[in-house]
Amino acid sequence: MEVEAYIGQDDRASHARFGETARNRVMFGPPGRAYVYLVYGMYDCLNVVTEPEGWPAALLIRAVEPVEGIDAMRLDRIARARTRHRARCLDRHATEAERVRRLPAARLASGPGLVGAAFGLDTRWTGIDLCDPLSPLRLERASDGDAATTVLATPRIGIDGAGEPWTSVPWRLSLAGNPSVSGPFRAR
DNA sequence: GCAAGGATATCG
DNA sequence: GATATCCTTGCA
Repeated sequence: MEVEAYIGQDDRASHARFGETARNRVMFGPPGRAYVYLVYGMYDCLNVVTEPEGWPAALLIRAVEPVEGIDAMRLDRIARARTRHRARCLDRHATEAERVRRLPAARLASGPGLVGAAFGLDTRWTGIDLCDPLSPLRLERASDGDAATTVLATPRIGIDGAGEPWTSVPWRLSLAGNPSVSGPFRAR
């Protein structure tokens, strides 16, 4: 598990830094809702709105460790790769499919773009209530010992334009030694 | 190191 | 309306 916090309009790394817009509107609403946005034209990233209404904040889910639906995640990744490569190179898809088949389960959602892909999300999921037990996408209380794991706090990723102190505040939280964490501090 | 890819915020 | 940028990924 790996998350990053984006808190308030002052946070120069947050989508809320320009104030309320059509895209980030849900960040200004009540907490517990999903904010899904598209980055780099191809990756849908999942955020959880966190602070009370009027205070724009969200937690970017950068990585999760799949425990269910692993085969479905693989098949979906392969299917997506097929549509992506169809117009280009045909045997490109064969190598991509093989790579996904060999990928360890822990690496199927080890990055913000991969989390969105693993859950099959797109921007239309924005606004869904993640605290509703009946919601198809929801937060649930952990039943295992995750709470006892060491949590690492490090600077956030991919926000080099934000300036200080935003580029160095340790608002990226990850579980120490967890194989699904992206980038540095991944288990070896 | 860099290309892929599309929405978005900002500027003319 | 054009364009630089973007909370990324996987391969050269």
